[in-house]
Amino acid sequence: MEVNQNNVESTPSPRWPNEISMDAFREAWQLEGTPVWETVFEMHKDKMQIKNVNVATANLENIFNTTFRLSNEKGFQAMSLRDLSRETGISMGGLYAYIHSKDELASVIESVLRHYLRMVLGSLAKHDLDPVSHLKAIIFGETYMNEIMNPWFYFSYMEVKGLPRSQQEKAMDLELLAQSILLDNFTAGMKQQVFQCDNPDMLAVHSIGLLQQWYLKRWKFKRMQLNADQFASSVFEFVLKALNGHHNSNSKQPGIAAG
Amino acid sequence: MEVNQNNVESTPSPRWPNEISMDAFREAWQLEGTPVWETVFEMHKDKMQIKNVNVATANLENIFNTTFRLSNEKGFQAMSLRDLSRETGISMGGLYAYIHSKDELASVIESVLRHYLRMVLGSLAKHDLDPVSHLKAIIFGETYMNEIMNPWFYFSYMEVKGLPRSQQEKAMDLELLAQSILLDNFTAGMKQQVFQCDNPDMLAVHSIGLLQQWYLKRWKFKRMQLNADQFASSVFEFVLKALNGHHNSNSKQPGIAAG
DNA sequence: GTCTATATCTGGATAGAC
DNA sequence: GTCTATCCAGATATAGAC
Repeated sequence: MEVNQNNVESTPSPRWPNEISMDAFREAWQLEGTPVWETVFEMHKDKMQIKNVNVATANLENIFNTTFRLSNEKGFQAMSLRDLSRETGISMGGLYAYIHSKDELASVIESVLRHYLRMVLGSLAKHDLDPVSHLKAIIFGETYMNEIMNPWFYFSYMEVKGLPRSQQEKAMDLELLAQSILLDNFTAGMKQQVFQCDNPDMLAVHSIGLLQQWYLKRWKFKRMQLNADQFASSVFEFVLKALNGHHNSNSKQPGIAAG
Repeated sequence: MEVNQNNVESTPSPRWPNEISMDAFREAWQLEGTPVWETVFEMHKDKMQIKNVNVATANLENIFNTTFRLSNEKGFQAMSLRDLSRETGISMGGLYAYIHSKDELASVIESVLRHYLRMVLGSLAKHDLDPVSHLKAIIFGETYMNEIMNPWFYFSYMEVKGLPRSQQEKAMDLELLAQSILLDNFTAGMKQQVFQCDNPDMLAVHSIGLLQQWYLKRWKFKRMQLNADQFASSVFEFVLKALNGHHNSNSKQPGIAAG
């Protein structure tokens, strides 16, 4: 078993977002592989019986990835711990050395994803770039993250309603945070007269909806043979058009009270 | 109990889409209330023990609406038939006079929704209107349907992966049908030089993603106090801008192989 | 047509051997 | 740290009274 002793909280490399590419993003954030399982261990070792890092990370990887596979296929509730035991090759008793309960397993997945998402969103919010470049960095960055942590996002989206209300609210808050980062970009661009938009609030809502498609509609994009860069490009184009277009007077837009 | 003896397959009133409004749409399609429960009965009476229409429709309404409430709150798998029995006030034995099994209940919901969706989509595909008006009719029509049958769509979206593969494929086919209706509108408009678009396939994909938001992000739109018309308007504006905008040469769009 | 009572089984969870 | 064996609550589904 190979052991990676990277820091759990790796600091982003300066290569991103100056160079916008999946490889640079991967390297900057380390959102997959050993560092992730070490983070999971760090965040939840107090609730685990296992104390050895190396043993734990290997099994956590197995347990989490199998949970993603089974529950993203047929649903978390429909996945029994006996299924999980069989597919991981870890006995029922063994599983309970890593998780306190089935529900807690879902909770941990959500909270680890939130941890990483806050980290990346916090960075994407910073803007020493012109509005257009910043917008591009946000859209490509979120798409790359959605691609790399695809099973996490899909799981979170589909299973969040099974969690306690407090966690549901945290998930909604994070979506609103992502939305506000886009909104701030739009309004900054409007102030600088780079962007024009009648309803930036609504555009931010739509943009989030579009970005989430990348992990929700895997089957469709696979058929289309569309990769993450192509997807992000088309979202970027789409949103940019909404920000450059002049006011279209032959159809009226009702007033919208944004939150 | 009031009994509505409307035909199960009500023909659309001529008032829509010439007059685009929720009320006209509601009246044209009858996607709620007694006609719907009569349709459910018609479509599945051979699998039910109950033969009396009036008794059946009242209980079906109760069972289905309660199923929506419980499973859209915590998930269909997490909802037990004991929950359903308690909340409907119908005993366990009583429930089984209406459904053959729990899984079948989900199947019926999906198949009834597909029935109505095929019906409405088939009508929206017809176009004796100019491209812009036709686009507006499609976007508003789908939003109205998503609004009226909101619990059905939400259930279908979240629970489809728990169904047999054959039903999953039917759901995907219907999404692709909705997508192709938009694509046909785009290409017709491009032919008539009303629309301009580099990548109409991708725009159709994005448009579907946007429209689905209306039933997926209820919590957000409620906070924003946004109604269906306002939502549809903003989607319409957004898509129109993508169709009118000139080619943006300072950012390149990778080639996309569309299915 | 609806109910109560019950059969049957599966699921989550734990105790204790190794 | 992992496994086997087991407990038991709760799930689907059915039989048969009314």
